[in-house]
Amino acid sequence: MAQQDNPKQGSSKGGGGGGKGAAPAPKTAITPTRADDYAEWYQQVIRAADLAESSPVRGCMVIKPWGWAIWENIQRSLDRMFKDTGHKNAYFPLFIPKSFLEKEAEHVEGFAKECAIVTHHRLIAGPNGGLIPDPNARLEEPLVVRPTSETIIGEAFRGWVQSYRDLPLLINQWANVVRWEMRTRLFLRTTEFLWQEGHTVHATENEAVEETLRMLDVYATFAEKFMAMPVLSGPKTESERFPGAVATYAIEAMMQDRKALQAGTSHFLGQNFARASNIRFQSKEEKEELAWTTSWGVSTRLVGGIVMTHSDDDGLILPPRLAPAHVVILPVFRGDDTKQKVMDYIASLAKELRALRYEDERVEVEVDARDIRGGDKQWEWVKKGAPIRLEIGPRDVDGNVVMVARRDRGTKDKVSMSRAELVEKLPAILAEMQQGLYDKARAYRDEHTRVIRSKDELFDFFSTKDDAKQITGGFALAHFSCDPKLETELKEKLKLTVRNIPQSGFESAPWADAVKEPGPCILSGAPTEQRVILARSY
RNA sequence: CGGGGCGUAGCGCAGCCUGGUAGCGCACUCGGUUCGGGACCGAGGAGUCGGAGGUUCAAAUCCUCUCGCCCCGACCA
Repeated sequence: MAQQDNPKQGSSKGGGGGGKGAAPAPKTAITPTRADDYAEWYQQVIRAADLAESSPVRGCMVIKPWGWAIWENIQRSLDRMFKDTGHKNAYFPLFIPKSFLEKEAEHVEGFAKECAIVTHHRLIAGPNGGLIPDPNARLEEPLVVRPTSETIIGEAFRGWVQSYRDLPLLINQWANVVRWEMRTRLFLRTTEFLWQEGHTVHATENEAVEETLRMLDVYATFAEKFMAMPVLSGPKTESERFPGAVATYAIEAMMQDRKALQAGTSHFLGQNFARASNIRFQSKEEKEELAWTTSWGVSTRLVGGIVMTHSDDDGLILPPRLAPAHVVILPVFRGDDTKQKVMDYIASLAKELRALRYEDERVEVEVDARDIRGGDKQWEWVKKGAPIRLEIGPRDVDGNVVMVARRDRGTKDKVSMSRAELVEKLPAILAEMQQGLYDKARAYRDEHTRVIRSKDELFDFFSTKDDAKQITGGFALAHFSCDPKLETELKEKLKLTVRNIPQSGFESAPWADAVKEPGPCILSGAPTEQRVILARSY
C-alpha cells in the first residue's frame, strides 16, 4: 500500500532553502530511498534512528544510546556463545610497543600503513599559546595504538603457557582498536572501532584448525539466529588473508545494494605468531614444542550490517532478538482526567509483558510517555525500528484491548487485539518477525546470487547501464582459479573480489548444487574444485 | 593519499560571483484552536557563518593555511 505520510525530515537534494520551489512531497520517512541513492539512504537511516553521529575526531563516531544498546545486545549474546564454547574474557593494553609489531614480518607489512603512534608523554606550552609535545618527554620506544592485539597478547601468553596442561588457552577480549583507514563510514569503517578479538593457543595444528572453524560457525550462527542475516561461510583466498595468518575464514552477507559485507573473520595462525612471541610448551612426551594459535573477531560493523540487511525506506528495522526494546507503548490521551487511567493501565500491562520470556530473555518494554504529538512519536519509533508499537488510549482501556503495529508491516497497518491475546501471543509474534526478516533477507540474497558460466556472463551480470547509482549485480558463483593476477584483473575491471570459497550457508538455496561442482576457471580455463563468490564489497 | 563536492541556529538550506556586519523551512519555547495523530494560528528563543592568519574603514562574502564531512578511486573489519 502506498504511503501517504509526509516526512518532515531528511535531506532534499534539489529545491534549496529559502522557501523556493519545494521538491514533490516524498512518500517515505527516509529521503532518499534505497533505490535513489543507497549510500545516502544508509547515512539517513542511521541519523533518523539516532544510532550514531560523526565526531570532531577524524573518522571516529559517537555511538548514541539506541545504537549502543544494539551493540550491547550483540555483545551479550555473543559473549554467552563464547563462554559456552569454553572461552574466558580478559583485557590487554591499548598500547603496543612498536617492536612487538615488528616481530611478525607479514603482520607488520599489513598494519604498518594504518597505525596511530604515541611518541610523547607530555605537552608543554608552544610558541603560539598552544600545546606542543615536550621534546624532553619523547618515548624511548614509540607505542602503537593497537590495530589488533595478536602481538601484545602473544607476549602475555608466552608467560601463561608452559605445559601442554595449560592448553588449550581460550581467551577473548572486548576492546577498541584503531586503524587509520583512508575512508570511513559510520559503523562500516571507522578509525576507532569496537570489537571482540578471540585469541587461543593449542597444542596441535588440528585443534587450532578446529577452533578456527568452531568460531567461524559461532559467528555464522549468531548472524543467522540473532541478526537474521544469512551468511556464506568459507575460507578467503591468499590475497584476502589476514596479515600473518595461514588461513582466514569469513562469513559474508549480502546487503540490499547487493554488495557483500564481511561480517566476521576467523584466522588459523599456524605457528607464525607463536614463533614471533615465542609461545612454547612441554608436551606429554617431554619435548618442547611451538604452539598453534588462532584469532577471530567481529566488530561494530555488525550494526551497519543490521541496518543494511533489513531496513526500508521508512528507516531502521531491527531483528527482535537484538532490539533494545521489543515493545514500545505509546499512550494516547487528551486531558489529565484520561491520562491517569491510561497510564495506570499501561503500567500494569508493561509489567505483565516484562514478565514474559522471548528466546529466554526478558521482553523489553519501553513506555514513551513524552509529551509530544502522537504522530511524531509514532514515526520516531518507526524510524528507530522498534519491532512492536502498542497504541493505548481511553477506549482501549475501557475495552481491555490494544492497537498493535508491527515494524514489518505497513505503518498504518494496526490491529486491535485483546490484552489477553497480546500477552499470550507476543513471544510468538516476535519469533515470527525474527524468522520473517531472515526469510526475506535470505530470499533477497538467493535471488541475487547467480551461477556464472563464462567471462561474458560475469561482465554482463555486473554491467552498469547509465546511472552509476543504480543497484546491479549481486553474488556471482563462478569457477575461478584464485590466481592473484586474475584477482587483480577482476578488481580493476569490475571492482570484484573473491569474498570466500563457500562451504556452508547455502543449503536449500536454488543454486546450492552449483557451488560444489568442479569446473574450469572462467578466466584462465584452469580446473577448479568448486565455485567461489565474486562480489563487490564494503 | 589522489580527483570532485561541501562546512552559515538542532536538521535541511539561501546569502558569497558584484565586501557594509545574517535569513528561510522544519525542529524548539509560550498562548490558543485542534488531535487515536507525523495539524493550524499567533508570539518568541536560539547562530564563535568549521578554525587560524591576511587584505580592507568594513569580511559569511576576497586571499593563504588548516580541520572535518560526503562521493569516486587506492587501502581495509
